[in-house]
Amino acid sequence: MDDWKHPLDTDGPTPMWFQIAERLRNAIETGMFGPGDTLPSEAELNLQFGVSRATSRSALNDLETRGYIVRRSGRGSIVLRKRVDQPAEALSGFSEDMRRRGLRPSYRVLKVGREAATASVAEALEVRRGAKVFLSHRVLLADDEPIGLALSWLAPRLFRNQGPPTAEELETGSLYGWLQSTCGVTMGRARTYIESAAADPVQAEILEVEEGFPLLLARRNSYDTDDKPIEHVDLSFRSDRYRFQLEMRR
Amino acid sequence: MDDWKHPLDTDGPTPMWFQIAERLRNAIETGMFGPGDTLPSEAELNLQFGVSRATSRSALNDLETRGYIVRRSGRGSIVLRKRVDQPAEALSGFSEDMRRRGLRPSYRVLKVGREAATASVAEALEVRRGAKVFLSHRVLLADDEPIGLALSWLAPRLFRNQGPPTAEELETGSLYGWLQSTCGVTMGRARTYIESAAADPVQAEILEVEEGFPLLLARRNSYDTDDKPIEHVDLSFRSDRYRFQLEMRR
DNA sequence: CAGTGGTCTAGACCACACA
DNA sequence: GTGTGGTCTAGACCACTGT
Repeated sequence: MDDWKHPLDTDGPTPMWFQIAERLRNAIETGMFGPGDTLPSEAELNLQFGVSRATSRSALNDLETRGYIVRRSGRGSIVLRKRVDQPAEALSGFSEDMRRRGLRPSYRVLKVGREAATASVAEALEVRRGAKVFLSHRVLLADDEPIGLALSWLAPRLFRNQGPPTAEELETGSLYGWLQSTCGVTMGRARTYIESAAADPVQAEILEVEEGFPLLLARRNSYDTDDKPIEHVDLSFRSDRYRFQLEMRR
Repeated sequence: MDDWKHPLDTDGPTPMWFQIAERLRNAIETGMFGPGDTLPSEAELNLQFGVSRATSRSALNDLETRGYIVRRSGRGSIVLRKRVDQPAEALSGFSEDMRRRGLRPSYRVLKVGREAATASVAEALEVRRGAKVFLSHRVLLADDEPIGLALSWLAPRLFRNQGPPTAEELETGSLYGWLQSTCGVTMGRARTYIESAAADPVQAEILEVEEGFPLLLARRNSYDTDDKPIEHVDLSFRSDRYRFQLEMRR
């Protein structure tokens, strides 16, 4: 139960403040500290790990910005109730999302290839109108039942050093995972518009609902850590099978 | 144009790092630094304001967590493109939201008073089932046109020291503003579920749409900075007049 | 190479919460 | 009162970026 107290790795590249934060986060998630409990104070951490106050402060501040604790002068660092979603996961894709909900995600690829950018896609991806962009059109399935549609356009700059993802890669894995591992691109931020609309005949057939059935729409532009466009995607979900969950802070 | 360089107030209660951050944020928002520009380095800020490095770091780190800049070792603090919504504003209520969109918000109160908590409301507000909670049922208007419905339940603990808001107060101002100024309660976090559904006859009449018209629904639980429940609210919006915009980071 | 931010130390004074 | 986190100083060494 005092696992988190063992000495830090002072040789490796991992900052000490991050190691301390991870130890404490782990202790929270395994229930060693419950909601309302106070974490060890800065002074205690200094003694425990033999670090200076700035280092333990960095660790605790990190946990605060990540939403695990609140810090109150005179009281301490108080553990918050467990959240279903961490904000970091807000950017995760469909497959991560489904797995978190205990469902098995899969994809059916309807169309994949290069296409000329329309005006709105060109604006979103910051390319000239008509430039060839990578398009994929997929059905999103949870436990083999259709739950949504994804129309996704990817910036051509991502494929400088390697080809675009194949249909197999799109069917098996997460697109964001593929971009990370193959292109070295990390998601930095995204802007999403969420709307509601009635299903048109095409959507209705693919999603196996009546025409006019309410759908939940999300249009998202995502950018890498240098704020350059990665993807523009249009998602349509069956309203009886899917809802968005948001966590907001401050 | 060098307004932001004048000396800091070292006597007042405002931390120096915050003053520096506000100066820089202001300089960004007035266009003195555009997207892609680099802000003054930590060393430059040290000289400019006569502070230590930890202080200028705090200022720049604050701007990074607030989403104004990215910091890159070896390169500097780079200004990001302007965002329509700051994450801090994600928690703002309907009136702030509408004003940001250039519309004039107003409310029509349908019902207001105390009511016994249903099971789901009791769970959200962490009171016993049947406890008297404060309910308000309002139509949300933008430029005098109905845009949504709000059914809101407030925790009774908020009204220990003063009565609940009157119908006048609800019609004129923001509920969150009233809670802040009258009860001293500040919003800390909120969890929102966003769904889509077809309008039922009652909703259709109030919102002036056909029955079956797609609506955008939001169910939100909000908590104060000590993570105690404040409000549970059910919002229904006309899908042709309203959409949600989200900013996600990291 | 010089400049940048990332990390870390070892001190200091303060306001705040609680017993 | 004691202990908490909030702020601040004045140093230090490092890895990374651009020239």
